Amino acid sequence: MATRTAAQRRTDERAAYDAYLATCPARQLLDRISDKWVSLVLNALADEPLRYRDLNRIIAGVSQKMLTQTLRALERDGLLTRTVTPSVPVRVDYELTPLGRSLLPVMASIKAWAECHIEEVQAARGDYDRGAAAACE
Amino acid sequence: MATRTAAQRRTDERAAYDAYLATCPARQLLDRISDKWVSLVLNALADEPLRYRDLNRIIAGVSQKMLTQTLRALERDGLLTRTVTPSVPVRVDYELTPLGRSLLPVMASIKAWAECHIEEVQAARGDYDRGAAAACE
DNA sequence: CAGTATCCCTCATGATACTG
DNA sequence: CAGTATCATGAGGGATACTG
Repeated sequence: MATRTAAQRRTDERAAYDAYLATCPARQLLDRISDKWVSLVLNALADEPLRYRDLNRIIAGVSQKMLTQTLRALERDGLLTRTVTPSVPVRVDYELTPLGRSLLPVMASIKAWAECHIEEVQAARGDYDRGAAAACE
Repeated sequence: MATRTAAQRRTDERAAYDAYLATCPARQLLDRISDKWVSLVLNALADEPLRYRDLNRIIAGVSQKMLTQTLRALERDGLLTRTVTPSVPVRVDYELTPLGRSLLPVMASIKAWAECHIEEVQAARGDYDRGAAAACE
């Protein structure tokens, strides 16, 4: 087993994890990162570390609970670091790790796609609701 | 107002949609596509149209309800088409639209990222749960 | 400032049974 | 085959109040 090259090992690992399988850890990871708060937090941290209050301000509508919960999960998963500066008052900074940064392009793409294609989607919804089937006749 | 060029209008529209704003339609679209079933369905349809039962088989663990619900939402949003062949028994095929296909690279990236980085994430979780702070001392 | 703790409720999801 | 209908469960998430 130890005779496999790194490349071979990586190939094996790719095959070993299949997000289509409900029991696969990769599926659970997919579930976790397929979360609106995750994409918003990672996008917010794209350019620079941010303090808790900054994140709370940038991501409009997020509750303290969900923001804290999301940040803790991302910290545990190794996607960002949490740095406490014991001043008065306390200061806490969040910053992406290299692992988190590797996910950033994907998260940025999702957000960009949503912003760029919302009008097409809204038009499609209009057609659908007005009865696209009848119109095709 | 009508004197703006198409390019200007598009620029304005880009600025007008900001997924960070809770009230923005783009935010709601982001919420919708940030869904594990959406990413799995779109990935499954990447190469070819599929029948309902094929999707149900490929995406292990999805319930009839969630699969149908997800497919309907994606159809309404114009990301895929639903084609009924009135044979006996009925045959229904799902196929990505160009709009759905434009989202495909992103969805494929998410799934690939989860499968490729799950081990790093699991390692990070282990460190976190064992008390990474203590270990750094 | 940056949380934690608590209550509460809606909605998302799964399981099951039925149908054109 | 490809759904729809119904019920049951609990996790997601908001509001509020409190704390180091």
